[in-house]
This record gives sequence, structure tokens and C-alpha cells, in this order.
Amino acid sequence: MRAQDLLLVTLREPPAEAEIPSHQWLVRGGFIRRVASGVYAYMPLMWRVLRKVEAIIREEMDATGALELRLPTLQPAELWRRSGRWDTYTVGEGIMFNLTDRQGRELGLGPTHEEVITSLAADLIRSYRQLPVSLYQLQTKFRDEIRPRFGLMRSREFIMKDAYSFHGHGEDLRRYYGSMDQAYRRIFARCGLKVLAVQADSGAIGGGASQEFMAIADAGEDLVLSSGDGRYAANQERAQSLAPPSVPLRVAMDTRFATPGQASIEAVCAAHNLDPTQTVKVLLHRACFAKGPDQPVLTVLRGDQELNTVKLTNTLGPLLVERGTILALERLDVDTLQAHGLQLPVGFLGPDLPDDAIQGAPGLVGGFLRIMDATAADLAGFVCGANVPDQHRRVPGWSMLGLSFTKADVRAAQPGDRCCHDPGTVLTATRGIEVGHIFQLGRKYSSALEACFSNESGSMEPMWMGCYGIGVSRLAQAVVEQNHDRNGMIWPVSIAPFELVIIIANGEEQEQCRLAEQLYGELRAAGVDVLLDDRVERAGVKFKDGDLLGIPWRVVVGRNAARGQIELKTRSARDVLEMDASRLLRHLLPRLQRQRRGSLPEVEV
RNA sequence: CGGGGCGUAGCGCAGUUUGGUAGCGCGCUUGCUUUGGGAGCAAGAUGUCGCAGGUUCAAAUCCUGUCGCCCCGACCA
Repeated sequence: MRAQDLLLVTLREPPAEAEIPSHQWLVRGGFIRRVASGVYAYMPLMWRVLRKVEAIIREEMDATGALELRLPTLQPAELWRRSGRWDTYTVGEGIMFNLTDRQGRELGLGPTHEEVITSLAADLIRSYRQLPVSLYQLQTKFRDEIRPRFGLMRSREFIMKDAYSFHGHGEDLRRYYGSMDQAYRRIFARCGLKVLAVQADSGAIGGGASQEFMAIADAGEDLVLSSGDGRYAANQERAQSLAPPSVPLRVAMDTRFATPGQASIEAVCAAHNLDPTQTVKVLLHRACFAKGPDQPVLTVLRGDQELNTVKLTNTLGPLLVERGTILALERLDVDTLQAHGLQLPVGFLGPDLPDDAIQGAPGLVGGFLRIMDATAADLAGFVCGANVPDQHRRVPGWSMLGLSFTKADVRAAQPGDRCCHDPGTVLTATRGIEVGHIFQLGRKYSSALEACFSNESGSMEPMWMGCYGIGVSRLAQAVVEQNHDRNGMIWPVSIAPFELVIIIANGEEQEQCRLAEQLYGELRAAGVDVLLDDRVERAGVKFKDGDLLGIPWRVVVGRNAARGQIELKTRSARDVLEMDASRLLRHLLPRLQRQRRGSLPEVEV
């Protein structure tokens, strides 16, 4: 490709819309252009990168025995109602773009494809003899993100690889899940991405075991907690740890004491010489369900602990199965309570807050569902609010309150906490970008959509399913986030838009042009993905653009062209190798061959 | 959805407080010079000041409404 023909438009200044380096560089380099909030055009350079990423994914997916296909983006609501996700995805999370056609039929733009693939599998798969089957596609997905951010990192239209596998028994699902785990590690390594595999929450997809692949980056939106020994890593949404021990508090008898204006744990502790671990905190939420009334929830944690709302949500679902999926969990703080016309002594609430405290609030029916975290349950004596303004209470033990709680792990693990598998090690925090997620779905969707097969003994049973996603466009940007310097991007050879750029230092020098054209032809003939910068620009501009675009190899044909001398340089290193042009291919090709495989360990033949 | 901010040339921005001929830098066009790290000089082109109403002799500027975008929070595969 010649730079003249590339419609290369680079920007000297970062656009105002871009916050993080990868977003700035991609826009400055002319790789992407914003069309609407969270909607981007992939320009020719970006498209070359994406196609290389896709090629790597195809190779590795095919190697697991998966079959590529293409499913529709436009999907009928009826299918989503059968799995019970239409409401979750449209009304609840509101993440699915949906529309009504001219005949009044409701449709959604696919944010994911479990429903479609499962109904197809139900049609096509009849017998255990046809299993296992794994299907995948590379396709545009649509999600109406509340707040699109960071270019391709969180966009409303993006490219995703999604795969779905069907199995005759759980053991085969786990086997294939393991091989997808390995395939994913190979894909990311080949793309030059440093990832951390972590235990994850399954979220709205649901199901059993799941693992996320996090590209390590400060700009990442997820917090990963991992142990120094490499044996444990989890998304904070899901992470478990040992809370610090509490400071014992001996309470002889149930007493109230005045805490004027001390509406926070810190204030109470400071004024009465208490440790936060000697207190309990009470949080109120409203849980909204697909069916039935909203549920008031009262959660009790030890005073020094924070609530993990994902864990709380996951706890509530099974407790109230009859109300269907949880659509929202809303914190009832001072402002919200006032908006509902409730006057509660916020800051002075106790675990025994009576049910009638919230009577009269619109939409809320019945008493509290009371959830208690183990950190609170383990306390013998503790201090809590007395449900009266400016008063707290010393309680000798939980039996005093005569209440029944559902016990659950709802605390947020924190960096510095001791690990469950080895209290001698502690968790450290890393930020990550979720580039892949694999799930063992089990039979959730196959049961809902009646995707059954006849097993060896002739009886019908739902198939076991797994699903496996990679954010393709996000991955490409994550590579830039991990690989850039102050001059621009630094692409790994395996997914670079071009492997090598030839810069003609002075386009008016006949010798330079002639030698550059000759090398361009030779490199192309040798199968090298080469860009010839033949633009009528000064050398400085071409050098700057070459750095900005991050093309991994650079050949400069300049003042020594008449003597047949060129310069060879890599984007990442400073040193320049001056050599005779005739030696270029012999020097370059073996190195390129190695780099095209990405950072995979060498395989001996 | 709550809070904050911004919409002026392709990009980055000033001008708005205090109403009075539409500006700057980069980019673009032409010419000459220059030619190894985003060149110099000269001449030029480019705007429905987001949109719609209103106030006024006069609106980028004041008022009302509306649309879009960004940031923080909430939320989030």
C-alpha cells in the first residue's frame, strides 16, 4: 500500500473527546472516527488491525473444533421473553436497543446471542450422537450503554466474537471450557496483550462458573484483586477474602447512649473511643423485580466493611425466585427516603429497625428482607444505631434482638485483605480491561428454551451449554493502551496495520525513490505487509507519522541511497541499523516470521 | 437518572461578563525558497457562532425552549 492512496489523516493535537491514551492515539492516527456517542467508524488502518485480530481468533477457534457461522442482529422479542430476559434487558438494565416494526412486532438489536443460538440448537440437535457442538461468530453487537466511554472501550456498537457450545453432560462442558480457556490465552498472547485470568461474576448472563480475561491497564474500568502467589485472582465484584479481625467489645447489658449529631461510624467511634470493627452498619435498599412488588431490603455489615452490591443482588434472586429476575437495586439513602415521604433516623439505624418504619412508601410492600454479612454475625457485643435520632446502643449479642436474618457474604473484598486460601498472603489491586469472558452456562437457557436431546438411554434432557466472548474492537484498543509511548502507538507485528513502513526521506531525489520502489516490490513479493510512504512531505512529517501509526519496522531510504545503503529501525527501540539494501530481506524475514506468531512460546517441531 | 461543563472554520481554542463589521494557532489552496524529526516567506479560501423562538435599531453575546456532546456520580457485558 502506498501512503498516497491511504486517505491518511493524522491530527497534531489530541481531540477534546478523548481521555485515555489509546483513544487519543487511535483518533490522532486516523484509525477511528466518532459518528455518534459510543458509535465509531473503523477507518482503513483500524480495519486492517481488526481483520488481523479476527484472523487470529478464527485460527484458534477453528483449532478447538468450533464452527463459524453468522447469526442475525435483529431478533424477535418473543425469543427473549421465552428466556425471561426481554424485561431484564429492555426495562431493567435497558441495555438492549429495541423497536417495533410496521406490523407492530417487537424486535431487539442483539446485545448477545444465547437465545437465537439455543433455539437453533433445539431445532437441529436431536441426539447425543450430534454432541458436542461449538458454534461461533464475529459480529457487531449493540448495547445501549448508559455512558459510553473511552472510544472503543465502552461503545454502543462494537465487534464481538461470541461462541456457544452444547454438550451431553456437564463433564464434557467443563472439558471444553478448559480448552476454550487455553485458546483464549493463546489468542491474547498472539495479539501481544498482557492479560490476567480472574474469577468473575456471571451478571445478567447467569449460569455457573465464569472467568474473565483482564488486560492490565490503569485506564481499566474493573478492579481486580489478586494474591501475590498467583493462586487467586478475582474481579472485585466477586472476590472473597478474610476480613480483618474485629477488636472484641465486651457489653454487659443492652444500653442506649447519646450520640448527638454523630451520624457516621467515624463520628461515633471518635467520640466514644470505639473501633469501627466494634460497630455494625445498616443499609436499606429497594429491590425491583420483573414480577410482583418491590422488596425492601435491610442489610447489616460490620462497621468497617463496605457492601458489594453485586453480591447482594445475587443473594436476593434465589430468595425471591417467584418474582422473577431482579431489575434494579436502589439504595435508599437520605434523599431517596425523603422523596418517598419517609422520615427515618438515617445514621442512627439499627438492625432491628421495625418493618412499619417503611410502611406507606409507594411501591414497597411487606416487611424487610433482612440480610446479614458474616462479619456482623460473628460479633459478640457491638454498637449499633438505636433507631432514634442522636442515640446509639450497646448490644451484648444478636440473640438480644430476637430477629432472624438471612446470612450471606455481601461484603466487598478490599486490597490488603488476607486471602482465603492462605491467610499469610494479602490481596493487591490491579485495574483491568475486560477483553474476554467465558461461562459455563449449564442448562439455564436450554431449559427455558426447551433445547433438549435424547441421551444414550433414550430419554430427553436439556443440553449443557457454555458461552465464550471476546470484545474484538475493545481488544484492539487495549493493545494500544498497553503499547504506546509519547510519540504514538507501538503495534505488535501480529496485528499491526502494516508490518513495515518505507520512508523516502526526500521524494525529489531520484535515487531514493528508485531504491524505495525496488525494496517495496521485493518486500511485497516476500509477503511482507509493507507501507510505502511516498507522500510529498518533508522527512520530519513522515517520521512523526510513522511513529504515530506505530508500524513496528521502519526502513529509511535517505541520503545514502546512492550507495545502496538504507537504515532499518524498530518502532520500539532507539538504535538504528545501517545496512546495504541487498541485505534487508535476509535480515528482516526471520525476525518477522517469529514476531508474526505473537508472544507465544516457541513450539519445537 | 442526579451534579458539573461545553457546542464559534476540518482540528484545538479565544471572543459571551459589559449587545455594535467573525477572530487566533494548526490544517487546506497557490507561488517561491527549503529538504533527515510535524519548515520559512507571501498571497488566498473556508462559518446558518448546534437548532427554534423571543427581547432589541442591532444578538455568537441577553431571555425561553430544544437538540447534541463531554466529565463526575449512580449503573454497567
